[in-house]
Amino acid sequence: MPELPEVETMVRGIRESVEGRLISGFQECPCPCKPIAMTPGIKAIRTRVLNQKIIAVRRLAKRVILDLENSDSFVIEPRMTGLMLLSDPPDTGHLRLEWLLQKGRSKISLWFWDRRGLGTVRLFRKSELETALGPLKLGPDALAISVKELKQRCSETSRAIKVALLDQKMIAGIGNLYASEILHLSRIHPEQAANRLTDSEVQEMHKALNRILKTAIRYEGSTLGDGTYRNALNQSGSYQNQHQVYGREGKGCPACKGASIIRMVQAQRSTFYCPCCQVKNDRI
DNA sequence: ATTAATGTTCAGAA
DNA sequence: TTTCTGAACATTAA
Repeated sequence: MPELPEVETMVRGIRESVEGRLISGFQECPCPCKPIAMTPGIKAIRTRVLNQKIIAVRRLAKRVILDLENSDSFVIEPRMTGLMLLSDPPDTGHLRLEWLLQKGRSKISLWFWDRRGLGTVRLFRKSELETALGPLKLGPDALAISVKELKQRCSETSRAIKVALLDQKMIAGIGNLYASEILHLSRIHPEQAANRLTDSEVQEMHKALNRILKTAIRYEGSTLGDGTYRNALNQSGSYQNQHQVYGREGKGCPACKGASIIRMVQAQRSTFYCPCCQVKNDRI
């Protein structure tokens, strides 16, 4: 589930506790599920990271990155249901990995918990990071992209703008939930071809994505009905209470009051929008 | 029993 | 070449 705001919340939640600590252990947790994808294997990772200090915890798009003193980096992709936790997992049956972290006599654990198990944990050398996270894999981070760059990238594809926003090579960090919310605030129809957006529409979209992602971070992300998403201390986010369209099919649009929210499918994912607020432009 | 779920990636067709 | 569709990955809950 996690998109940029949820991953940013994870990073902020673990950073203070984790930075500056030595990795004194790294292990798979007993769990009845299939193991999650990990490269290289557990043994190879362990020999490379044991007694290494974590010097930085950061986010790139929807990934959590742990930088180690030896220039290796863990790159954690929570995908649909992965969480980074410092305590109290939602349940013990889906704990996947544990890092034992030490500083002097103080020992803490950091866990990767993942219900569906689609998440991945990889360890890269510095020289491999560019291949894994460089511009061929990821576009500019959604919170760092300029209007100019966004305009340029939109002009290069004829796909529907909702689909383009989900393309991590075009812009990185936006997922299915926030794409719908961003387009609603920008008053742009999700099926509008990206290269047919007017300059002022792209400008609006840029403003909207900054506003929505930053506000969602302030609210510590969205915890939807199934309650899967939790912060590092196993607490719910609260941005779900601010959603205007996502998951609100048939309910009234909070912006125009008149119309009810429509659900449609694009690229096999649900899109929610207001047929009154979000109309395609007349640009030829 | 069926379907959909905050993600990514691949194969194959248009 | 670009775009679209379907399926796969693994698990749960409505």
